[in-house]
Amino acid sequence: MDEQKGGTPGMDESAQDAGLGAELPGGRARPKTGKSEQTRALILETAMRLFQERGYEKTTMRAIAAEAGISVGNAYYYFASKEFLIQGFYDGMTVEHAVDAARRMQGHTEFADRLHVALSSWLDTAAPYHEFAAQFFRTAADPNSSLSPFANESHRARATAVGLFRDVLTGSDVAPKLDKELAELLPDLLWLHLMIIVLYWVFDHTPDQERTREFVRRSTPMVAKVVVLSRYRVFRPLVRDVKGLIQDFILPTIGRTAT
Amino acid sequence: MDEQKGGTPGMDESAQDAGLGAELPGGRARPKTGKSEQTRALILETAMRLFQERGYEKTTMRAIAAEAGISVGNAYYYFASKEFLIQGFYDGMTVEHAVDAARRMQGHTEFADRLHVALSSWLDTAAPYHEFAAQFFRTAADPNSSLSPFANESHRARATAVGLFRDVLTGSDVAPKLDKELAELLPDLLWLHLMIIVLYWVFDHTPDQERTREFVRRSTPMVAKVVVLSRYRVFRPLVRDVKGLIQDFILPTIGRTAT
DNA sequence: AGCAGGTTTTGAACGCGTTCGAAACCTGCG
DNA sequence: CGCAGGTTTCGAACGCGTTCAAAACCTGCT
Repeated sequence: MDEQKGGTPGMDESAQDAGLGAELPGGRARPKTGKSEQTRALILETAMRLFQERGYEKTTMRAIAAEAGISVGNAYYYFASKEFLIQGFYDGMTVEHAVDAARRMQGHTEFADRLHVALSSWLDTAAPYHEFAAQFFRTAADPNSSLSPFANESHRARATAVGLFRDVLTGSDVAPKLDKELAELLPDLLWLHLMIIVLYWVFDHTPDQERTREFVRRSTPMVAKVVVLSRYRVFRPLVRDVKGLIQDFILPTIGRTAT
Repeated sequence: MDEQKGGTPGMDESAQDAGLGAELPGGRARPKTGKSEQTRALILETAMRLFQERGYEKTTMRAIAAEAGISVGNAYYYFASKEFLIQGFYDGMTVEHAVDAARRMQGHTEFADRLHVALSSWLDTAAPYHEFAAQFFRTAADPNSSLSPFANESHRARATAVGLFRDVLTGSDVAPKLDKELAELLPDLLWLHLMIIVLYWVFDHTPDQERTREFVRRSTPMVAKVVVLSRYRVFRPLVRDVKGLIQDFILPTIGRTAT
């Protein structure tokens, strides 16, 4: 609400550095990479460990601080709130997913296959966190929270995920046959599709989320079918309408990078 | 988590009485309708008023109690948590919506019209609560919360809303032309459609939620078109697949009353 | 060494949701 | 009336997220 004090970190981790390793190229001018980053990482790791051990609610900020051997205030110096800890986690998981999916898609060229692999990969990556991830997606529906995968303009995780789905498409056999504009929309749509699956997943209490896996197995071919069918003449008007709707109403609300 | 103490109310308001007026038919044997119900109502009204005045977060339980002239402990005797206050509110709003929509649909027979009226009616009914309603739908995505419109088996509000959409369909011109099974599915699907619109609405910050209204205006005809198209032979296989998917995976997770 | 500027760390304190044991209030029964 | 059993009300106390003013810790500069 109020203005930030000085140059507190923890708020603006979006623009800072794009890559993963935080090596400043030329200089040891400011010893930026030193203690500060270390503490930050320590807090995040400790928090994640405790979240997995006891769940989100049960893990208190005091416990995190104690376990990490620092003070509560210090944790708040790096993370504006408890929720921001999850943000850090989620960013990491998304990258993990993108890497794993890319690896597993190698060799597959059929669209349905690639899509299925990408989604399964997400389920596998997220599985260890199933219980406490629910907590994350709870706040996803909050427009005031900067955690929302929708609202926040520069959500790094979303960009990564959409990029992955672009890859799913471009590496597949249907790519060249599709209407160009539609091809541009699809990655975002597939990401939305993933969001729906995630919603389903969150509510899924079967062991190993078997139900969601079955859901993916059965829904993926249909999605593929729809994509393929969309090329036929009969559907043109409908496809055009839907495309317009999405372009005008959905995409603008989730921050796009370019047109 | 733990077991409830004695016969605390506030938890089981689902089964108790189906109707609205809580008149016990024959008897003043137990003076059930007396002080207790009054206090409960007083708390709810006070809470709603304050929520609208200052928003959900800013309204403290202490403030509600003070304003209602009771103690905090007493408020918790009737409502298991702050969230449960919203539940009470939401149930009421849903009924209000159903009544308003039914009234406004009179005379309209075209499916698209009726659907549009029903959705617009929701937007009008919910408009006064736009800001703090967001808080409600935030917790809707929480599988552990009994507020969730999805998970909770016997959510009164959902039953009401689905009933309304059944009405939208049966009172329309397309009703007799539809495949019977599909006709049984549709009310639930339309309800899901509303949930998506609500999600959109929650994020909509334009004045009077004009953007969502426009979204509804443009998306409704498409939905109608899809419904009508679903009768054509070409789509049969796809429709059948989708129907199976929904029947097997979606509906079971949201508590249906009957098959 | 000593000082000025910033960054990092601390821990006590605040506000709020929630709990709980005890009081107050019924109401019917002996 | 007096008492037992239940319901309703109370408010102090607990735990947790979060804030904040002050301390500690860096540097680099003179």
